[in-house]
Amino acid sequence: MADSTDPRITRSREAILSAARELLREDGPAAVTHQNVAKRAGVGRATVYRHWPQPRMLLDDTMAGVRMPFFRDPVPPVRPWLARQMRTLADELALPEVQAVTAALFHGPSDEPDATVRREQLIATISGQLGTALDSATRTGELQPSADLPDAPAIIIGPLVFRSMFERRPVTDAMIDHLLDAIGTWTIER
Amino acid sequence: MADSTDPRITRSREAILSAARELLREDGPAAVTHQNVAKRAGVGRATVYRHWPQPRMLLDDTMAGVRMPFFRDPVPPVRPWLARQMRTLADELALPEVQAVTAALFHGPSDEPDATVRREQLIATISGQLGTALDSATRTGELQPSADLPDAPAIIIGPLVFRSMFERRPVTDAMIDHLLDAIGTWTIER
DNA sequence: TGCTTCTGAGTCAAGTTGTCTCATAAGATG
DNA sequence: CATCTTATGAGACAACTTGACTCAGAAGCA
Repeated sequence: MADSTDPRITRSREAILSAARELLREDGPAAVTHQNVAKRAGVGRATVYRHWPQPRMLLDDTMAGVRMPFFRDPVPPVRPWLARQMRTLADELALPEVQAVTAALFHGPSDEPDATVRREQLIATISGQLGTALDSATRTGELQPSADLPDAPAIIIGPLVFRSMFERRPVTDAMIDHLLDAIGTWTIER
Repeated sequence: MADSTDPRITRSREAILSAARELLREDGPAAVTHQNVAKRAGVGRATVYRHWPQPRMLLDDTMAGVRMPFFRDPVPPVRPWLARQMRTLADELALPEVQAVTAALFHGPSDEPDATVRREQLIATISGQLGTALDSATRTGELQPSADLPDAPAIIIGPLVFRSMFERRPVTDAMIDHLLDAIGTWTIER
């Protein structure tokens, strides 16, 4: 954790995390064990234990290494920005890695508090950014909301998740446009 | 499997399945092992093996025991029927048991073909029923769709799943109404 | 009552998990 | 280039899990 510059450490950590990510993607969170990871990474089992004494930490760092899509840096005009974010989100949700982490995130209620915290943080981030953007769009008159704004994340993101994770089909641009219209009326940008 | 009337068999099977369901709900699919289930059911470990030689079968029968919400028996007028179905779905998605099965369903890509098949069947059932209902509503003029009908399941169900599984907040009736309006214009029923 | 069959307890080999030790080699330091 | 430091891989180890088996006894059936 403390920034060691020893290249041996870096090398091991990277090999291990990369192997763990492969396992997570291919066989789910349960497959991310010290033994599996060590074998796949071509590394001694003890080395994995040295860096991550608890299996949970290993899984956490593995998931943290997968970049989850947020809605970043809202920029007016809001509608095109939001459409871009939704396209990005949809594209990333198609990646097996992101799907694996998403599935792991809302695993179970008592599946360790860590996962719960991580899920809540991700949701809070997404909802926060989205809320800020939609509020600002409403204030500037760009959007006349027809739905409760707190419902907007579910209305906009829910279908993308459903399409990617359940139906396993691609999200079309037309669907994104349609979802945007579902939260209210947008005034044309000059 | 063959209908044995021996009450000992029935008693064991029920105790085992009930314990397995508890474990699935509390600690996820990985916790449904012969050992855990036997201990929780107050049953010999060998007995669990006798009835379910493979752990996978045990998990499958456990998940099959949890009634998953479908959209059953479309009845005109479609809109109120659909609203009722969505309310039921939302309520059931709030149950930890249903959440556990839902999460287990779309676990990983190569997490055994069984889970994939089960997920695809559930989706096919839901989409099929929904599609039939919306088609009929369109034909009778009750609905003028504004979205691609194949997108309707995602638009309608996605937000309910997102709200329940990610945000872990209740689905309001207002949100259901709003989602119904998102797929098109409904003519007023006499 | 006697016969059948399911059950729980127990044993066993094989594999996994977490911990520890130690010779070695890779990297840092002079 | 020589020497010290430290991460590594291999292996040993006890504790535990998994799946398969045996067997006396209890529960159900006739």
